[in-house]
Amino acid sequence: MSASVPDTVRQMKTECTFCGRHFEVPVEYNGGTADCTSCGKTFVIAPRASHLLDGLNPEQIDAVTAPEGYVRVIAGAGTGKTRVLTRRLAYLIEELHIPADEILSVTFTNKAAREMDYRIRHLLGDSVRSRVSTFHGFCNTVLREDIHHLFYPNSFTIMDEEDQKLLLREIYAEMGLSSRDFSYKEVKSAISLFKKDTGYVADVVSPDASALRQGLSGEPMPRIIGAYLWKQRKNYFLDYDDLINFTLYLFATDTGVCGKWQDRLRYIQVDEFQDVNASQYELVTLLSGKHGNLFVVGDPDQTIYEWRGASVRFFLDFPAEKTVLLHRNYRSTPEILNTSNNLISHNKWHIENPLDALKERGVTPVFFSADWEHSESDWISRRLQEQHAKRPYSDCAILCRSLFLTRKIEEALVRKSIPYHIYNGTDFYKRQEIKDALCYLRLADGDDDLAFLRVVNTPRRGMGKKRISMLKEVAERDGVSLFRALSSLIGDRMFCQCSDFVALVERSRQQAAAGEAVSELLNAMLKDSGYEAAVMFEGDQDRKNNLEELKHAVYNLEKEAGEPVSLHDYLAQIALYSEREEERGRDSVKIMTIHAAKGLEFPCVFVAGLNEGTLPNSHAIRPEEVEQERRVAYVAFTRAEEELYLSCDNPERFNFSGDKMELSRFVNEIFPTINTEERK
DNA sequence: ATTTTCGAGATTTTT
DNA sequence: TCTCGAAAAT
Repeated sequence: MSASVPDTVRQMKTECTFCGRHFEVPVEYNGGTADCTSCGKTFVIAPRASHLLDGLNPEQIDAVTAPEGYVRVIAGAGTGKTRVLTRRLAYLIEELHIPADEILSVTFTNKAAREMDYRIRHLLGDSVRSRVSTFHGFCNTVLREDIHHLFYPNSFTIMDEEDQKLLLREIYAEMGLSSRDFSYKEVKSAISLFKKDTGYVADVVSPDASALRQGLSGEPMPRIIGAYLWKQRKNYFLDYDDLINFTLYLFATDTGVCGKWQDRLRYIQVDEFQDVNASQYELVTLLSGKHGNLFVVGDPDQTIYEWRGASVRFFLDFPAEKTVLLHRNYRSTPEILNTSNNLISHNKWHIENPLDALKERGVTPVFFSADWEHSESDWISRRLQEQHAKRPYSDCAILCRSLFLTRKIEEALVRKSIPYHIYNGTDFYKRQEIKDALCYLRLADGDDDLAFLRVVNTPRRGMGKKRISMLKEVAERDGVSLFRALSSLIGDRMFCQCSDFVALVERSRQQAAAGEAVSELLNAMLKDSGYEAAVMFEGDQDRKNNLEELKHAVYNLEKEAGEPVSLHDYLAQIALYSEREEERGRDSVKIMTIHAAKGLEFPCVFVAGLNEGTLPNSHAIRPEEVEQERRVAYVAFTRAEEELYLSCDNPERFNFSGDKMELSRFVNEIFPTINTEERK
């Protein structure tokens, strides 16, 4: 492909060393000389921003300084991908003088976004405000500003999975169905499929939304979907799929809004591009449609999210004007890389990009197979104790294909009293008590039926199924929210237990409107509702701590912001913001799934459960699925810096579905490159 | 209205 | 084997 890249002359700032006058000169002059137009003397252009390219290898520099346009960086594991992204961002800001807020960096996780933000501040100083965001976070920003163009309020509510379930449960009740007829999982995937294939957004945002009710009738499943959409629409709920779909629809139908964002974001860079799905791809191409600056980084061999709609083809078919290959691996020893390269080369579908090891020789990966007498988890814990002699436990990680596999390992570690921490993804804002607390706040912010349903009977206020359904009827009849309905019925003896609750919410709403601090509000609501007392009574220390932590988090946020944060803004942010989990467990072994370990690295890595049916997973045995499983294993192996330990459960055993847990084919594929440990 | 019991079903997970 | 959700029992 010979697409000619417009070779814009890039300018950099410099100043005359004699008279101090400021200039812009072409970047190529960096370190050379120039004649001052003011005093006429020849001065040396101080090499600027050389630190931006410090310690980078030629390919990395090539990527960082790549010209504008469509650039693709194929970066193998451990080749400094994140580094390139950060430096590129710094390069754009420092060298090309692009205002930081005209560059959008997209990541997949909040964690990665925070990491990126931290790094760029470290490089350029705290004052730099660059836009680093997840796909969903960015869409949220867009919609909070512009969704009113679709006749939706900017104060829409984001539903998480639990909210979705509540909604479905409600629909089941109305339609007289039970989860036996249709499992939630089934319905959820039907809904997301429906949302993927149709222009449903147009129906949802049309002023009367009548199409929703008429168009979907007859068969139960379409009716469920229709009811779901209708409920969403009625309450202005968006789920995570909607966030991106609405943004796409908005951009497609309103050229003004689309143009505004295109103008605003002159440069876009995307990390982990091998994991984008169709809508995400559409979003970034649309956004970069005007300025045409799209810089994507990824590794086809680390595509492990195909099951949720990702496709590498967007990365492979990327219309790149320039492609840079990174293959110098800084992370792992040659032995570990040898094993990893060996494994991945068994994929038919694979781009030749073997990693070059830069590290010194180390130790050969060790493999252990459990039997009836010697369990896998015992072997791992023995090896861990051995490791502890030379490094802290926190340098070790145990990676599993599935979360439930961690339980057995956990038991063994407890027995040997090895400190550990399981990263199970249930982050702070997903915990029950946190969600309950936030629902109280949501209720103070405005009528929110989901929040209402969640907290109206926690703590118990005698609101069971029957009274709730009565309430729903009244609400439906009068066309008001559940809370309104309840407050109008408060004289009724049946609902008298709730009078305090209603009073509390009313009072809180007034306080919120009067600009009361969120922390005060939260404190008061938790106390007066009796929620805190209920948690205390149940005596679960963890939950108490979590509540305290939430209060602290709110308080800190207010202190940091320096100005009062409105309840509304706070809630709008919170749904997409999940707090750090890192500080936990200082000197403890990290246990996590392979998927969760992506993007991380550890000196010493244990990969457990190398059995057929586990890795590769029994749900993924079609040839192309096995290739993905192989990539999962590849990701696991390449997390290791110095030592890699592989193990499998007793291959003679049978799992719960009656299959023999034979040795994983992946072990056979890498046999020449590993040492097998004898059982003793 | 809440607690107990029984049976089906069973990755990976971000937002 | 374990966990979750809905029917049955209190």
